[in-house]
Amino acid sequence: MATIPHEPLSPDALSIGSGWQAQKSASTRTQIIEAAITCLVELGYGRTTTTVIAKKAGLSRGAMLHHFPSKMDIIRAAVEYLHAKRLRAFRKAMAKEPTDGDHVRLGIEGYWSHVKHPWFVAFFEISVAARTDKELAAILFPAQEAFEREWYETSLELFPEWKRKGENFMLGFDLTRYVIEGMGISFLTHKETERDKRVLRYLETKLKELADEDR
Amino acid sequence: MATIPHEPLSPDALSIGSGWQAQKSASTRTQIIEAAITCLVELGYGRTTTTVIAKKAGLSRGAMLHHFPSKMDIIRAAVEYLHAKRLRAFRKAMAKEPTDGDHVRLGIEGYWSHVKHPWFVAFFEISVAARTDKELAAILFPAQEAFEREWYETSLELFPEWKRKGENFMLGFDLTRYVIEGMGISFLTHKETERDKRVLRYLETKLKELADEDR
DNA sequence: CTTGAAAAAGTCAAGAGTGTTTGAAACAGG
DNA sequence: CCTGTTTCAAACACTCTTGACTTTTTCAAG
Repeated sequence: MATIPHEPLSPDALSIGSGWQAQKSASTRTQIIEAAITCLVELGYGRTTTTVIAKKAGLSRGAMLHHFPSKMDIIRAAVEYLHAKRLRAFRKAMAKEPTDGDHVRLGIEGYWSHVKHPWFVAFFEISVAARTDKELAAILFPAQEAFEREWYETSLELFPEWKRKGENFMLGFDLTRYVIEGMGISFLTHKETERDKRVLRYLETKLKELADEDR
Repeated sequence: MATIPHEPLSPDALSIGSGWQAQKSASTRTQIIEAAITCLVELGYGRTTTTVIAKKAGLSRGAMLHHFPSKMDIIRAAVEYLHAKRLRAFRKAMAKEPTDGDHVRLGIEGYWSHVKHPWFVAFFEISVAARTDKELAAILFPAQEAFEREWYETSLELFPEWKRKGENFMLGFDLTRYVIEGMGISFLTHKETERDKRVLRYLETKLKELADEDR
């Protein structure tokens, strides 16, 4: 009678399935989510339809809509999934001590790799769509904000010596963000060139200058 | 019998109408194109449908499809229109002698204004859609490339003293492009902050340093 | 005034996409 | 073995979009 399940599919997460008949359900859910992300990357937001997602996930559309009643539910789950994945990957990349002790270079290379990753592309597609879709924006914004905050915190940990004077740190942070994201957008349609590498190297020296000024 | 018009609507342009019964036709065409651009800005590429464009242009859909047989024809015309408009506006902005003789600042402010303009937003929407749409890409790429080349040439004219050694000039060019476009993308969903202005001021000083090094 | 072509408007069918509903198969617990 | 729940599948109804087709209006030329 009651349509509310007793335990599974409860609030949100993908993996709270505490050993029931199915954590297969969770498996299917991630399968769907990853198919959706693949579609975002390969087809863009506009052409990402429930039909295509289901086909790519190897499920019938009906089966898929059992797990996610509406398309927006899939997107919502994908945003959460992407947010978690991106954050984990970024932290992991930043956590390891650079072999040459060069934290600045590590930070730049790390974010540049991050921006070239399909996950960023998927996130980007959703971001662009969200500009003209209030419902999407409501879903995306919290995750986007959380990511930026987390990234900022992580960077602060990476450069503890910058913690005193935030002025230059913020400037370096913003500069890096804009340069690399600008390059990332360009990278969506063009190849990475020698000129791009030169920009990154230049950025690196400038960040180090900013750090020294602050010392 | 023959469906080929005698003179009007010939190849492409919008204004070759040499005083016939209608250069009203041309007027209507630009009306449609501008409506399409407005839709791109307000609704995004995905929701820009022929129905909405016609409504925004104040025409019946049938009338519109008389001027542009298919939707892609409208987009194609919009790309050409945007390309021409952006180029003209950019050149005009760069052409005027800065009151304080500060060409670098003029260039930065000029491109930053350019990126904040709706025309850039429309172009951007098409660009993103073109990533996963070969047909669109075929339309967009030539215009995009031409614009970048033109912009580069214009910049060279603006800084003739940099013409000798292209190394630093290119670096400054790329850096500026990436920073400002990165900021522009961010600006699509966020407001311009004091931090952004600081980045622009920093960029300005760095460009001048690059120029001095090259002297 | 007549005429014919272009502009504008309206109608139509086909297709795609979404979400709901209905039905079957798998499976745990009594 | 039976029952109720969960997963999966299929069919349906509805809307939206597109492009083709048909009709009306405008207007310059003869």
